[in-house]
Amino acid sequence: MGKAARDNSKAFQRLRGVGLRPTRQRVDLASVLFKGMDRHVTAESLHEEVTGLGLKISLATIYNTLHQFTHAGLLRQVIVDAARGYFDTNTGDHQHFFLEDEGTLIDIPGDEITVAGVPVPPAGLTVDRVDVVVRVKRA
Amino acid sequence: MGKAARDNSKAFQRLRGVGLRPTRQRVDLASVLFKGMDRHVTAESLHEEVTGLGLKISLATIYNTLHQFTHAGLLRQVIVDAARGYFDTNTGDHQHFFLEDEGTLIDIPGDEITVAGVPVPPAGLTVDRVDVVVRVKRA
DNA sequence: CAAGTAGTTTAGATTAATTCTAAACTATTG
DNA sequence: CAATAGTTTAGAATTAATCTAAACTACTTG
Repeated sequence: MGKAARDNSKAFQRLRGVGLRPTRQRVDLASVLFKGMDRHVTAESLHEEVTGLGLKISLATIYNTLHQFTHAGLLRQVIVDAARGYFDTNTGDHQHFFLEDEGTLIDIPGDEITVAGVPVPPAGLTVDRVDVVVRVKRA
Repeated sequence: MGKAARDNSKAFQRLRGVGLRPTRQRVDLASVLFKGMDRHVTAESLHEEVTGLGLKISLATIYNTLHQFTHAGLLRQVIVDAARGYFDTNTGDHQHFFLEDEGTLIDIPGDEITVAGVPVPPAGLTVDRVDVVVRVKRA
């Protein structure tokens, strides 16, 4: 097994799989994002995190990469806050609690929640996605 | 009767009713916003609209007023776009179609759509609101 | 109804998130 | 291993939104 160094081969393969050139930055970001459980990040939070890990990646690249990952289907963007973009490593069918006081997201499994009665969209349009945001506050 | 001038008394009363001092700007904005059917505006779109009507209201005041109206329950803010805040004159129970290509909102009556199975929020938190956004695209 | 005052408006500066630019860099190809 | 097409980045630019503090006005009081 050699070094205790981070094993980036998974991230490398994942990038190859979606046709993204596995650059050092992208591999590092993918490693951090997809290592453990699902998570929600903002560009800023991710930048702080990787910077704290000693990785050098510019904020512009973080923004670029988050969008590229999203287009590639590796991430999903969650719109809950007018002031800040969140990205979710969970791209499956699910919804969110949004803790307005803290700016935190919590996943709600897609099979727990159901949206019924969505009307037929106006002519010429198709449903792209149905997003449910349960906004919660301190009681 | 008398002049054909805009009748602002409704707007005036509405502002009084929610405890907002009926200044010229607020009366003008309320008149424009609540005159006809329900509508969705952004600060910029509303600013352009009133400017086009020959009313002089600064953008800062538009922002202030939209928020004041929202706090007073006259408007509701809709979060669908990470880059732009929308305000809705319909404050009742309803949801939205969001036409991603055009940045347009269309109301979905609250009694047509149902969200079932919202889990109990984490301890210490209560549900403030459940928002459903049906994102639609050109077919 | 004059004048005080508390609440409002505003131009312009400021902030914050994000995107753009174009020059330097690097993974891949031939 | 050189060519090149795609990538990264610092820093400037953009955009929505907020802040500031000075000018203004609706409402109250004497």
